[in-house]
Formats: sequence, structure tokens, C-alpha cells
Amino acid sequence: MTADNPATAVRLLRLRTRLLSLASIHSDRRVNEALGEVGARKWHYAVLATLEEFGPASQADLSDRTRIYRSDLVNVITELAAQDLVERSPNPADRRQNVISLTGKGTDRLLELDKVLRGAEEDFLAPLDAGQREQLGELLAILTRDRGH
Amino acid sequence: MTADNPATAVRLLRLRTRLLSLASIHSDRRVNEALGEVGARKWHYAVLATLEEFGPASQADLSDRTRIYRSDLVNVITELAAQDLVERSPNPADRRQNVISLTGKGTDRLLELDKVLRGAEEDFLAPLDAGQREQLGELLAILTRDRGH
DNA sequence: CTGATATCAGCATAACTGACATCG
DNA sequence: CCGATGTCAGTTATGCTGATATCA
Repeated sequence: MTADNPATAVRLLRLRTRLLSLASIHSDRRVNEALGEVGARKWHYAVLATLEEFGPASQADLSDRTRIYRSDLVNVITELAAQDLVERSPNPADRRQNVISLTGKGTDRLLELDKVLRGAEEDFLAPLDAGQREQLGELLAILTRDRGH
Repeated sequence: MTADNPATAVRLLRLRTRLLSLASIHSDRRVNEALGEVGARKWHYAVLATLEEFGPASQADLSDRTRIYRSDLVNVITELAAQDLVERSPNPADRRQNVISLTGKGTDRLLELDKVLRGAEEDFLAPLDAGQREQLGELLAILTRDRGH
């Protein structure tokens, strides 16, 4: 039934950097599939979640908080605005900036995506028990902390 | 001194799929840098390591073992052959196949890349103690086991 | 003038797909 | 005829860079 892949070299099985890449590919694929089914992308979620927690913000601020490049953020905001999930309006206090704010519809969407992502994460983490999932979260948090672009 | 990035939304900090992506980006970057300094790529290592452990093989077999697509393997083998690290010769027993075999020079190169990768992995895993590194390896092994393309 | 902002154009890499001639 | 193999061409996504006009 399954492909029954031949064995992988021990060197490769022991390479944690490689395992990380493979795991990330699986994870991303699952997440993108799940979000794609409802017409969303990872970056959409990151922006909505950030707006919900910190309130209206400039695109530069959103870029810093989400680690999405400014140049990429432009399109993300445009997409979200086209769906009325966020509002983009000029900042009267600083005419260089836009103020991006979450709409009611955007909040609903965020809650919907919360569920979608919980489902995708559950699929991906299925082989791990609760304790192992906690461990993984902690280890990854350490590895990603204090590491800028 | 440091950028002193503003806080990230809790939703994002808790998303293990996101942490995994970020960690993988850091890890891949470090590995690619290190390999790049000696003119190699991840795929080169995967092929050399597989040949060393299992002996001469067809490209299809190498593809299955390394998870490198057949179409991409073609160039990888060409690059390795150009450096005399592997030999590509037709298989008389099955004229569709090539037999790829490791050269002496290829074995030396593998040992060199072993060191390079140990260094890169060490850099990346620096924030973790020995026990945590073991944990991470085990968790990732579980998550990548039995998951085909 | 310096520096930040939003925007646009584009690059490099990597994962991935499809097609095809050759051969078992 | 069916299926596997090596090869080629090409797509898509994404992380990232550089340049520019506007404005504090």
C-alpha cells in the first residue's frame, strides 16, 4: 500500500538540521493546505493576530512584529483589505504611514483561522503525546528566541 | 545594540508550526552558509552519504533514499561527477539505468563535509544543552518517520 | 540633511510537476 | 501494452534585496 521507501543513510537520519527541514516542509504543507481550503495564507493569520493583540498599527510596526518583510506586507494588507478584514487608512499624525486596523469581519476571520490552524497542527503533531508537544514547543521557542533576521 | 524587536503576538509565539518554520529557516541558512564556504550543497552531502553507506546505486534508488526528486538529482550527480566525487556509468544489466559510485575523492569529501556540518549544527543548537539536543532529535525523528513525499 | 515609510520591481533558491524518449 | 528510468523544461512560493517617492 504505502511506498515502502528504502532505508535512509544513518548520517542523514542523525542530522538534526535535516530532520528540521523535513519536518518543516511537512508542517508547512499541511498548514498551507488547511488555510488554502478557506482561501487564506499564513501571513494573513499573522497580521490578523497581531492587530488583534496590539491594536491598529503601521505597516512598519506590523513588519517588525510578524517578521514579514515590508515589501511583502504591502500585498498582504491589500489582500486583507479587499476582503474587508482590515482597513488601511492614512495616518493624519504622520503622513508617511498607513494605519491598519482590524474590522469586525477580520476578528471573525481570525477566530475561524484559529480553528483551522488548530486542526492542521493537530494533524501534524499527531504522532506526539501531550508532553512531547510541550517539549517541542519549548525547544523551538529557545531556538527561535533572540534571533533576528 | 541589537534590533530590540517589538513583541510578537502570543498566538504566533504558541504556534508550533510557525516556530518550526522559523527554526528551519535559521538552520538551513546556517547550513547553506557553511557548505557554501567549501563549495558544496546539502544535496551533495545527502548523495555522498547514501553512496557511502549503501554502495553504488541507480539515480532512482538515490532519489528514494535521499528524497531528492529525480529531476533535481540529475544536476546534482552531474555536479558531483564534474568534481570527480562520484562516477556515473551506464548499467550493462539494465540499460535504462546509470550506476553511480563513490570515488576515493568522494569519500574524502564526505568526511570533510561531516566536519563542516557538525560545525553548523553546533552553531545552530548552541542554545540547547546536550539533553535538549537529544530530545529535539528524537521528536523530529518521530515527526518525520513514515511520512512519504 | 538624515532617516523612516510605503511601494514596486526583481532575484535566488527550492520544492515540485509534466512530458518524453528509451528500455525491461 | 505497461511501467520504470533518466532527462529537460517549466511553475510556484518565499525569503530577501535594491531603488524610489514621500514625508518627519
